[in-house]
Amino acid sequence: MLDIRFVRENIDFVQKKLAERGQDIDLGRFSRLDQERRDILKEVETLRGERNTVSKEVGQRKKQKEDASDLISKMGAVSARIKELDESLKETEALFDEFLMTIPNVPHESVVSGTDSADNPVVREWGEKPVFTFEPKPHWETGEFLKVLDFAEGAKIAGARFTLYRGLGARLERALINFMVDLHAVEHGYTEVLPPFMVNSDSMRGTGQLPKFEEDLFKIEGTDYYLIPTAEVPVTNIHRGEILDEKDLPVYYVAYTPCFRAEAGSYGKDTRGLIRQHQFNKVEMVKFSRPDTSYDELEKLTANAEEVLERLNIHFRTVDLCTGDLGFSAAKTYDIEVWMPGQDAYREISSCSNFEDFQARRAEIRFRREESGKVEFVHTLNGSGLAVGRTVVAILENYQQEDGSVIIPEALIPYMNGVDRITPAV
RNA sequence: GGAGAGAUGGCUGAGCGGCUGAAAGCGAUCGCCUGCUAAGCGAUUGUACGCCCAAAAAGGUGUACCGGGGGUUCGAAUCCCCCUCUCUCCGCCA
Repeated sequence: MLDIRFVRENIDFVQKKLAERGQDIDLGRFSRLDQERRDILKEVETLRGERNTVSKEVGQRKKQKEDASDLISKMGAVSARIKELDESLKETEALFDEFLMTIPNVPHESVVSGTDSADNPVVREWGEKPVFTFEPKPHWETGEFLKVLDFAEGAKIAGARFTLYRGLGARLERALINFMVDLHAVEHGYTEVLPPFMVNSDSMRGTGQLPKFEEDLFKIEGTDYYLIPTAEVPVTNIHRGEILDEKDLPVYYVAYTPCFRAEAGSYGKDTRGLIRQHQFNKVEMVKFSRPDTSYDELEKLTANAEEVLERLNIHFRTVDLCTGDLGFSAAKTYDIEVWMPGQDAYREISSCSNFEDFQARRAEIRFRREESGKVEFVHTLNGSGLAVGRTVVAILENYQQEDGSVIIPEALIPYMNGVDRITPAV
């Protein structure tokens, strides 16, 4: 959610910034509703003030055993009017809030203007594409060949976009989770948390999934519970409604969770393999930062995510999302795209964003300045570190051998109980 | 799932129709005192929004907020209804 006062005072600037995102949002509606709301507020508050004063006098008179019936009947009318105004205020505010909730964040000034992913500048590349003496296969072929991924069974058990991992495939997934969480928790100073995998609608609102993106979520029928689409939701909401101490900032969390996504509107896209699933595992990093350091924190966060691939020795590049490709709540995002030789393409494996105070304002996450005692919104950040299923894909494709076996990256061998290669099951 | 008890400021905890944005204590901050520490003394100590003033900060003023929502009343932290959460006991259960 944007700052109402900021939008009010910089309406042309905001309109222009949103246009760069490719969003055609009528901020005239904002101004009209804002004005209407303030007009009602002014009137109702004046009346309330009057009622408070007179009611006090009623109390005084009663105490003196004097008659107050003239005041009481007068205030009856005032109260009725207040009730009327309250109702229209509620309506206007509901419209206003609903509208505000649909306005995306303003991109940071460093974000380049562009229409889609083709315009994202590459800011870094690491490593090199592996050279194969044979035609590298996509992971759905190596995975099935090695009997570590079973798409048919996944479909039978649940449906399309679900996969059954078997044997060393299941172990590889689990090894990656532990490897990633350990790296961030032990070496990068993040506090490990294991949150609920379902959250209530207040939490979904706090991080911006609701009200706009309900169709992307799985909801538990007959309850207020939603399956989380990312650990960002439960973890960012840890501090919802809180005022943190400045000395505790920045706060770092790392969490492993499964993620559940309805993938509405992506039918026909990435139907093969593990790339786009209804359920996948992810290790997520979340930060709460002071506003003045949040962009440094974003750089560090992105570096922490990149380090996972560096340790696994897999080629990737990092792109800076342009205005047209930026997510709803983000002010700036780096995507890490890993090289997938079997698909001859780079695929997103991590997305690291600074939301500035956009989520903090919705979720009311603030901190108190030590110096002045003033309360301000924190900046929230998060990034995948990494998407686990896609990392399995990257290993299966980058480390495949001509005989169809797959070598386990050095750094993972301890997590695989010493297994250094997946060979075809006999 | 059943029965009961609760939810008040950073924390503990009073209040149970008007004098309560809220006692008291703790904590915190500032000042005094002090060889140092401790103790002591004094002051300050919520958030949001509107309006006034203003370049801004500060300030002034109004309104709202005592788990959430609704109701009764001239007036609600206080009375009534619904919901959520916490605790205790019983049942069930990995």
